[in-house]
Amino acid sequence: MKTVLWWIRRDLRLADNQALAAALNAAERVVPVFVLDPALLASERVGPLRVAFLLEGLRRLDSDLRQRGSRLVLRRGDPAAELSAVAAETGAGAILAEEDFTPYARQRDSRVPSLQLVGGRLVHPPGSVRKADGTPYVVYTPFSRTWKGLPQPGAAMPAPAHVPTAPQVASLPVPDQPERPPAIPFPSGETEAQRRLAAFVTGDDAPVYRYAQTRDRVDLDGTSQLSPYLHLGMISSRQAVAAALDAIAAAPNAAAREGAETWLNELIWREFYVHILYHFPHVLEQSFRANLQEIRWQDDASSFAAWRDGCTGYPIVDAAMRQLAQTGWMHNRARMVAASFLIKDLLIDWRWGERYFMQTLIDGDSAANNGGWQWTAGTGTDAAPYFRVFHPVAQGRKHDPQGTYVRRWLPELGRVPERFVHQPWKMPDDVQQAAGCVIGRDYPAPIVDHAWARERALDAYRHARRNLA
DNA sequence: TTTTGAGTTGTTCGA
DNA sequence: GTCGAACAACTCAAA
Repeated sequence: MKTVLWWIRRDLRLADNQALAAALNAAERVVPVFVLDPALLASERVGPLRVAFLLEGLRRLDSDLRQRGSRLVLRRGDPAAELSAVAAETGAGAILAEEDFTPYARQRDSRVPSLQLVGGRLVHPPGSVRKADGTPYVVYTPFSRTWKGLPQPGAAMPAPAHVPTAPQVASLPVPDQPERPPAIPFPSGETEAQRRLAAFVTGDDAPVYRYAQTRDRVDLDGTSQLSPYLHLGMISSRQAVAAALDAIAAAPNAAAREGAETWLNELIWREFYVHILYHFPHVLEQSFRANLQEIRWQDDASSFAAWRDGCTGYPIVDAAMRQLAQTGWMHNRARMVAASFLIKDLLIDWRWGERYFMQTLIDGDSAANNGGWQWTAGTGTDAAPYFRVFHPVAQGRKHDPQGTYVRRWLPELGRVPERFVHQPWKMPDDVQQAAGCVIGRDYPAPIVDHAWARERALDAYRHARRNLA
């Protein structure tokens, strides 16, 4: 074959790209194509920060391709129609793409003729991790045991040195990104992804070796912060997993090994939730567990707005929500605390929160996001028991002991003494004055009493369970 | 088919 | 302050 299209979707990388490698193998010339799909980009599940991260990533990818004698062809419209047009213009005989597993991607891809899907999105794709009877796992731990027992993936591939020049094809310029707040701490692109990975796993004192101890500390940078890059495939799951396995093998001691193993498990969780969404696509609309379909949620728009805007009066929740709004990212522990507060304290339907997170998170991934929300709601696979309700003050003290995190995102708490920083409403009046933080003026009073809200949630969940029986 | 052990991330209470 | 049990049964996975 003379020419094939390499259709880029969620694999914005040149290294370890099996679709690109297959395209280079199959033809003399490869045309890299990305189609801006209005069905995705204009959807209510995508927000401006994630679009900006994508556009910047496309610009970087184009630049990386130009260094290799190629360039990115960018189109906008219905992918099937645009790809047909590019194929006709270039005389391409096939389209190669990395397989994606979301319901939308599968439906979209089914309408593209001459499409050859190639692995690479996951180390072990849906269908390859199954129980003895052939059905999919719905519990993480046995899933992970089987996943780890499968043959190791081959070594990650380097980027090709040269991508044969494509014929001249009409291409849009990559649109100027919408204004991007300077606080966004995620430069886009494959180079940055690799830099972060190296920084996370290199050396005997690499952060990954402290991961088991530090990953829950919201005041520290203990996590890899690779999620936006994994989401768009600027780094492959295989590259990350290989790095985790190498780190385990090279761990200088047992504690370090535990850190690397914990991180590997987080990577496997990502794959687990892709499998779950693949096998159970209804989770996007409904509880995974039928026995919790009937929770009587509070359809309370003003409480939701307070949560969204970081004005609940609980510092750990408000800091988390402001970190999200200002940076497009939130620490994983903070995600659980914020989600638990919306679901259990405000008794608001988890789908409201799931949608807002999808709109705002740079790493917003339908599988991982849905899995996380259903886990917190207790409605999902392998979910938390319903009576497990996070205490926003206890969580703050435990995972932000000095209050550094809440002060960073809530400057109004800057001078609040440490013992009150996670429960500022308990400050006596004179302490409020001295700290320059008067409750109700500088920082809100709690919008709900946690102890009362906890009982309300337990009642609502018990009631839903009883109704089923 | 039946049985058995196990199950990401918490909190509260009482000893 | 620290510790284990209770929370509430249920479903899953595998023998």
